[in-house]
Amino acid sequence: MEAVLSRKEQIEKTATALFKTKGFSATSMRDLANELGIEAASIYSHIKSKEEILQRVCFRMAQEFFEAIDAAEAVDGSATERLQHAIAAHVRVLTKNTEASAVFLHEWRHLSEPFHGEFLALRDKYEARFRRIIRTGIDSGEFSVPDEKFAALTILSGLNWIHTWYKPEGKMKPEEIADNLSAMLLNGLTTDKLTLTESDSHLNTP
Amino acid sequence: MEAVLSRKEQIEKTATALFKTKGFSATSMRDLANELGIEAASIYSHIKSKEEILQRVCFRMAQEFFEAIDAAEAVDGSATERLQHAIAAHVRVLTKNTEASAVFLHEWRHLSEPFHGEFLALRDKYEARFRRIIRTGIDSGEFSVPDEKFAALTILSGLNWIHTWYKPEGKMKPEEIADNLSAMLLNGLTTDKLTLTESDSHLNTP
DNA sequence: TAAATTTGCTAACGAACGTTAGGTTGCTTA
DNA sequence: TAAGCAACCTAACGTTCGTTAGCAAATTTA
Repeated sequence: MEAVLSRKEQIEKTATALFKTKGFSATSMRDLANELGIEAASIYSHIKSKEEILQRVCFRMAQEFFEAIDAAEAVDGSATERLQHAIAAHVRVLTKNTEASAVFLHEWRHLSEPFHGEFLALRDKYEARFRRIIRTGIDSGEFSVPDEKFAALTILSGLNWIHTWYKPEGKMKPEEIADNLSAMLLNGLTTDKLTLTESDSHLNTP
Repeated sequence: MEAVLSRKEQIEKTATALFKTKGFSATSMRDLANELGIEAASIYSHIKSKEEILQRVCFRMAQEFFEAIDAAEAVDGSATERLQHAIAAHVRVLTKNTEASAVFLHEWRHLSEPFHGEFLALRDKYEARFRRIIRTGIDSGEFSVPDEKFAALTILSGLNWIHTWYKPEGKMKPEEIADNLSAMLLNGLTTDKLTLTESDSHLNTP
């Protein structure tokens, strides 16, 4: 666990921050160099091209999201529980890498082929993983929803907005955000309502 | 209702499509000219600058969203009903202008001052309108939600993802999308659950 | 028919772009 | 101590960028 970043990692980190705020195309190598306190040409001692930075960020984040959902799906339990785990895992990755997440979510279209295509394929696979959990929940009667793809996209969109307002120093911690999101989203899905008041809850057992 | 677009409107429409797919910065005036079948310099007979196009799109869409929520809020009824109207109105604007909406949602950061600041102020105002409806619902006991700002942002994020997958020729019509979204989102908000099965529903009356 | 407006052209501007070539410095390893 | 490497420099490359100037043709308006 080296807290010391290599120069290449520093470049990647600084570039990620710039890509988030200005966008990939609007960020010049001279902007990046200026932020690092060196000349633009010097950056090429460490990287092959501007796009390489974007590629590394996009595919590293993709990997992180996949590892997170792998762990969530490994849990056995109801579809509800697995979805809660998937949501929590997704939120954890997002909040731990706010800037890289923003780049991952918005700047991938500046990837050239074949990276652009590969990225989209990964994205589809990830969405399918969420959709499958929802499908399971529909089949088991846990969820009642008109369209599973629609549900998956709405859930993911709710999650993917977090990076625009989340601040590590803010009052809401990642786990809290995940719980609140799960509550908001799942109670819109579950047939068996979890938010009944205590005076009503006994009515739910039979 | 002139179906014939002025040259300026044609330019704006073509530019909007390009801004959506390639992004504002990655779209050159020569790209735009090429799409229109003219020379880049010729565009300047109709517009003052590249950014002017972005400004017009962003602020026109802002106006459309405000007019939509004005109408939704004018309806008297429960907070639930007003929120449903607001959602439906938002979806209607989004689906009627998919490309302009995408630009509105993602490219505004390329506005220069003072437009950038003005735009953000409008955006905050719009969010506050949603938040106020939710606040009313919390006060009336219709909604039960941990944080009203959090709820508003999650709802809006669910709505604002539509432009990425909505196709006018697709099977889901705008009103249907709005209904599904309302169902998904509101059932996560309402204390009084609407999706109880018929065999259970009588249990809820006392 | 004359004037005004719309629409487009060619040529070119200075600035900014991503990137390469070639060289220097200083630290680390054999 | 010599070799190797990491890090950065200056200078410059060819290209693309948004935009302006000045002019010409066509269409619309008076």
